[in-house]
Amino acid sequence: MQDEKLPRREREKLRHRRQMLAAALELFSEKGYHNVSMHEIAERAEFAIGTLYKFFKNKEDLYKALMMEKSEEYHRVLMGVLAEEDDVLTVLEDYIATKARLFTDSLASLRLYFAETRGASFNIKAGLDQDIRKLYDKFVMRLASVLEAGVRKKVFRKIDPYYMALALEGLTNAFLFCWLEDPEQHPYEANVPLIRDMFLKGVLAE
Amino acid sequence: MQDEKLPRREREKLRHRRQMLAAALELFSEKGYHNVSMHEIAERAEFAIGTLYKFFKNKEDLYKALMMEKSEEYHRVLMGVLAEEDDVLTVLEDYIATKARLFTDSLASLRLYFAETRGASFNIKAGLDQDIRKLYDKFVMRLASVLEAGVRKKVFRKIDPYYMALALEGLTNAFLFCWLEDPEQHPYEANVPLIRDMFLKGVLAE
Amino acid sequence: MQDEKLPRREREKLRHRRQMLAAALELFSEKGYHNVSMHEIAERAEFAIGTLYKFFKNKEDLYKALMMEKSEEYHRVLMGVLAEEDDVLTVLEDYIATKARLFTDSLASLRLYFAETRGASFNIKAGLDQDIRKLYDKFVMRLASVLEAGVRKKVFRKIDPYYMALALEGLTNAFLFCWLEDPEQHPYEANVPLIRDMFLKGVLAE
Amino acid sequence: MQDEKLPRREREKLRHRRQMLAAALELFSEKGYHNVSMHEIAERAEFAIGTLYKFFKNKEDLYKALMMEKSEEYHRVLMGVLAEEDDVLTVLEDYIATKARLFTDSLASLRLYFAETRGASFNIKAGLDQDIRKLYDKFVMRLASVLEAGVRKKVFRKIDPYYMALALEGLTNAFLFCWLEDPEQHPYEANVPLIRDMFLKGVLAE
DNA sequence: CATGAATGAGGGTTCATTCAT
DNA sequence: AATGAATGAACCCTCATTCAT
Repeated sequence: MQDEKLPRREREKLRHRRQMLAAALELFSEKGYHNVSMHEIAERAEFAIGTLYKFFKNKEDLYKALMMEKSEEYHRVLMGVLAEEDDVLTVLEDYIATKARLFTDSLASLRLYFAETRGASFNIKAGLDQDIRKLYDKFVMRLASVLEAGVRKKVFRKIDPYYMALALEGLTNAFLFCWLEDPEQHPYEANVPLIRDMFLKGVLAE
Repeated sequence: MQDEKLPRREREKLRHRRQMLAAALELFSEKGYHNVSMHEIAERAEFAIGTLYKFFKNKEDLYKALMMEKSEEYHRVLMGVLAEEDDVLTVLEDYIATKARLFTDSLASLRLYFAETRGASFNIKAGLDQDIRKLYDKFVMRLASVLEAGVRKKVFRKIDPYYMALALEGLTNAFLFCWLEDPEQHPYEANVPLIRDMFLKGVLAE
Repeated sequence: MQDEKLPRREREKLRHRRQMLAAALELFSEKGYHNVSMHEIAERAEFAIGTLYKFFKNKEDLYKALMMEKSEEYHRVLMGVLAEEDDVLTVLEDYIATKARLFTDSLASLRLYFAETRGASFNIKAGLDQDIRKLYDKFVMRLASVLEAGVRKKVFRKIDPYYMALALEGLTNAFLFCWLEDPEQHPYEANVPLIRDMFLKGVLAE
Repeated sequence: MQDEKLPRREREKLRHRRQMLAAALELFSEKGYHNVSMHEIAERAEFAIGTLYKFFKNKEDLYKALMMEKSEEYHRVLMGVLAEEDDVLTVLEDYIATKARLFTDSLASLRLYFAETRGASFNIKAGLDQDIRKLYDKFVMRLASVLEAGVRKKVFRKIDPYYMALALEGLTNAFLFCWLEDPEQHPYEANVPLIRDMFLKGVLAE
């Protein structure tokens, strides 16, 4: 991620790579993986088609690189939030809010990810789905362990922490998708307290 | 839906249509819309390619027909559950359980739907997304009105019923997806009480 | 051509055949041979596709039947004009005028004929071109023999009558096509005397 | 038209384009637009099908390019003849003879043009017919103005020059088509004086 | 290294024709 | 005799990928 201290050539290469990935993300998220051609990507990135193939060995490879990059960032940020030393409830509130920011920032890649992997549109032949899943699972486990701490401290009832994490994910995602579809009518931020309450009353120890 | 009493010719036509849709669903959900060719569908359905085109004017039309058919059924069944005259809590429990059955039955089409519309892989030009969304919105509104009744009867706390419905959807979907990925380790049915409790404790009046 | 005295069944068949040919002519001349499907013809003629194939063994056969029918009529009428016993100049004038009427009546088939045989759009595999050509050659020979009589009577200069006929054909056709393209601005009938004069006296000043 | 001094790459491109157009002309004029596939053209031109599509965006586009190229040449040559400063009669004789040479050279494209536009076989959707017609009309007007000069100089009788041009076109075309069909028996060149005389003096005995 | 012309497999779609009813 | 559902060869075109310059 850091490219300081690299020889100029290497730095340039990295910049070109990023330009290509950016062009690809734009186009993929506008029109979907299958409706974007490598030529289009090359053109948008202002490189020749051959150059694109110097950086990514084929279209799928380019797609995977794109997704991995975004996933890793997503993962890094949320893991950071969960790593904080505050008390559980604060961490949770932080998490719910941070997720909103990430959603906004990476709307394009999220849509793309859902389109291409959740369903069946493009059976990533190998690797990607696995890799991203692993990252996501790791994250859910982390979330679960945060919640488990809450259980141990009797802040929460004795519920399987994994399912608590699952519930929290489901709850926030539902509100986020709703918000995406009509940001005016269903603001996310205004609903953060509601989300938190619904979740907490559900899992909180009496 | 019943085709009793139709002339034999018409009945045959309907049967053929269903065979084609079934073949298409199988293939689409296995490999994704863009990775299935009309020839493949025709072959799997054991018809000539031309026959396929007699029934559906093009590939997108076939896809839309498929999604509409499934959506309508999904909608019909869940609306039926919500229409029952039992008390709110019973209805909700029924709903959570019925959704599991529907998920199992129409796993393929669900994956397909998520793949092709939730994301950007295939910008359904018009109509389908709208039509299916409308159906879904109708359903969520119905669910909300059931919950609203609960609020009026003071069974639930005073929360916007639409957001309660949203929460319930998010909660159940999260568990369902989890179950889909590993049915052994994360059985859905065994968790129905947990789901219900998490939801209820979250929204129940004290 | 006459179908009087035929059993009713036969008469009906002929009528059906004519309906099909009429539908075909309409469509062919509107859109061209290759842009009309057998289904379209069947539909316009209000018969099932299978019935069409009972009457014409394939698309080309239908086309040939159509062209032969029209050619024969064209031939019969013009031969009739040339057979009259009037003096040469009267016959010629009659011929020039009759051609105009025929053009109007059978505009559709003429366009079609020109489209499909004069050029290369559709190499009639065998037969048609030959048959129609023979008919046309016969007609030109007849025209030539009428003109030859004029030469013998010293009405015309001693020019090869075949080339005179050719010249007359070229002259009239040029005016007819011009008229077809813009009937208002280039009326044919008003120009008949001019055509006759140009043919007879050329354009040179004395 | 000259491609001297272009970078080598550009020159190659032009050569390839010409090879494709040549292959297309050969095939179209042999078998007609609708009976030639893009694959066939590519094969005859010894390029891959994809390359063909790099040069012409679709089959119709290829056809139009072909026709425009030929029309423009035809137009340029004949306009050149009419631009000469000789006296009218010399120009006319030159014109009649030049037309023969052009006919021979571009027999294939002429047949094709007649096949596809004069008739109805292929309704060029827009543009081509217009463009070529305009070129041809321009040419007839030029011919008419040459003839008009003859009228003013009292070389010709007072006849509408446009109709004189039309007559000349009709006359020469008739002899050219006749010649095309049987070059041995109906040589064109040997008949040039006859054509000129018929045009000039008509057929009437004095 | 960058380029972009060339490749050709493969996809969506049409339509002449057949044949069981 | 009439029907029209079914067939499948063949068409136009796209696009991921290669490679000579």
